[in-house]
Amino acid sequence: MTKPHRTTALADLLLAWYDRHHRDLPWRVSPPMAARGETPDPYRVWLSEVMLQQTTVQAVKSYFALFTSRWPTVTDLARADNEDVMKSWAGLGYYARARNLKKCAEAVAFGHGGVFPDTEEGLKALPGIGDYTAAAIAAIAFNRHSAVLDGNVERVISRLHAIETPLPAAKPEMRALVAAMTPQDRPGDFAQGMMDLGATICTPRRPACALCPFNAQCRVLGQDDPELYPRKAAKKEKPVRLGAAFVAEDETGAIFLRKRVESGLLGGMTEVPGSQWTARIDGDTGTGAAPFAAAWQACGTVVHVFTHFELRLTVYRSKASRDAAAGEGWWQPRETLDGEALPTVMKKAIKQAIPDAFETARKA
DNA sequence: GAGACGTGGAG
DNA sequence: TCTCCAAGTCT
Repeated sequence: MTKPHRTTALADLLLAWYDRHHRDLPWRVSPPMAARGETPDPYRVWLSEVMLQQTTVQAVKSYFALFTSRWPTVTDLARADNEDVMKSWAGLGYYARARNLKKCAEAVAFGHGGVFPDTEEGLKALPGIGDYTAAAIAAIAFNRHSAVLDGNVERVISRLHAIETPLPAAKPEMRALVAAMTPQDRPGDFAQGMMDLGATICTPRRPACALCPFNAQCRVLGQDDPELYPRKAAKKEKPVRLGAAFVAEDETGAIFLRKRVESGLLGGMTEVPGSQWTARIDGDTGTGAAPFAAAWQACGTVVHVFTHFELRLTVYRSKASRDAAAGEGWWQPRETLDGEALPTVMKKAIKQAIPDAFETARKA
């Protein structure tokens, strides 16, 4: 079937724009680099795509540098210690990504001879790789003609075609439109170009329509407020959960830590002992959940907002002797606290109890 | 389809 | 202060 002339023209406009205005990113082979003969490394493409899931470019940069420096190949990552991977991911969020990252590296290294599958279908069979990431790796790393649809592309497409169907119901329709637009030549650059366009021009707020290569074809521009697209269902209110966190310090300044269960919220990460964060507002904020008997002293509240609820932790501190602590857990020396797999909410709790906890760690 | 799953930055 | 949200995936 012959593709309509108009869609081909759109791809040409986009690629011309990308050649001129592409972002230079550490994981990217930009057009000038490709002209010099550089080719994408599937490992780096995959790693960056996973890190970028629901995460800003700015936040990803330092983590990408750390991971590629520490584990230059997928086999290096596959052989790494799980704990080291979790520690290196700490702070980036969505920790299931790190657990799946390791599993995926193992599958590629030990199940595929260290070579990534080069098809969407093969990629999607791997842990942590869904529709978007499979299509993105296939297009960017393997030059496959796949329809890459992420949040940026959804925004561009929804405005370009004035799509009234709200997300996520509109996804199949959008994917079909992207597939029809994607050129046989340079599908990877087309995908990256669409994402760059969404990130820098066709932005959620105050889009720079005057600079957009599609402004002559855009169905929304001039008819309606582009910011109203894509249409989305109204979001729900976040419930509040309450809990307690216990920061115990021994004679040497070491802090008592535990490891969370592998699945669920902050799965596999390190924590200070605490109460259950009940689904209701009346969780245990007292010392009933303290890990051991000590002179627990309330020292304020930490508020942390997760994706689907707000957590208010009453923080307690105590000076305890090592013998007092029983049960699972360990005393982490102050100077190595910063290298632990502590999620941000746990760092906040520790700082609330011991304001200079991490400064002490860095100086030591 | 809907809910779980983090965090920090921008307006 | 507060709302939105950034290259989604899994169940």
